[in-house]
Amino acid sequence: MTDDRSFDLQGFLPYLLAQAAEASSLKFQRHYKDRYGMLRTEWRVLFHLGRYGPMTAKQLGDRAGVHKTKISRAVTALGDKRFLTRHVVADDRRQAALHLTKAGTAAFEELYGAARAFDQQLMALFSGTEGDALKRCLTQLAKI
Amino acid sequence: MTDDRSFDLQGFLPYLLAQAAEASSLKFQRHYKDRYGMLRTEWRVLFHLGRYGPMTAKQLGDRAGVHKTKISRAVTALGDKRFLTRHVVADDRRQAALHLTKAGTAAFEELYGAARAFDQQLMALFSGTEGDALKRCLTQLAKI
DNA sequence: GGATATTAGTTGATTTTGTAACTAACAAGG
DNA sequence: CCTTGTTAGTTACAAAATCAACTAATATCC
Repeated sequence: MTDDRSFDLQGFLPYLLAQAAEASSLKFQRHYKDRYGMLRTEWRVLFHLGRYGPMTAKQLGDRAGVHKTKISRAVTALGDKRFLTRHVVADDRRQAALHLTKAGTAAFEELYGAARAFDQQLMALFSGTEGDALKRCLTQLAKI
Repeated sequence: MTDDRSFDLQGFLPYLLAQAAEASSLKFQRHYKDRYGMLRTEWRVLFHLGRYGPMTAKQLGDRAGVHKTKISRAVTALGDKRFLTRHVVADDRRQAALHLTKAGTAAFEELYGAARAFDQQLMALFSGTEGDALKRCLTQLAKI
């Protein structure tokens, strides 16, 4: 290993990832936080239910890769906002299927559109091939 | 705007960034957290002081883009670990220059090496041009 | 020089996250 | 059945991040 000091935080991949993630997250927050008072996990839960339909908290957590306590709190918060209802599963009363309400679906529709638009806005910074490569790299890094 | 539902969280850039950032951060934590009991901001402060030499908390915060309360707490923690000392600036007693101690420098040296190695390990996932492009994209996104 | 405004840094209160322990319901083996 | 083990989900407590208010020192303007 060389002894020089040319290596810098600006070149350290985890740092760059954290900076880019924080910047984009802060910017997109305005849609779900300012407008609906949601936290990030709430937005993710809403997204999954809107995009894939009703499912239990367990299925949500598995699919989204989010811990069950976070899911539980997000579900409670979304319930308080009247964005979803719980329907206990008939043959296993531990589980409850989560259904978006009308209001929840409306919020999802708006945020889904905002997300697509924001993604396009970000991707416009890059050429098509560059942007595709970026997403592939990030997907790979997420699995590390 | 089209009405289809093909767009997915896995394709949403802020989500991908968050996942990749969290994964890499969790993996690198082991160096500064498990070994030295440091938090991420402490590691960043240590890095800046080791890499660029003594400076005040204000300069640190400006350079690292970190809020002063986070800097203040990280500096206190690093002081408790005897990794740095404060030297009040003679002609402005509000400010204090932060100097790494011998132990602080040693920790920096080790973590600096670990960071370089970890960066190389991550970058080995990609081709040279791909990795370079990735870092350029991330740098751009950090400024959004 | 003295009132007012700024700046560096700290502290405290509130919110959010992470971790572990817990309850309730079901499953399996005897 | 009935003990033991698992699973879904919640709750309680600790660690950490965020934001506002504060102190002390300096700068500015009249």
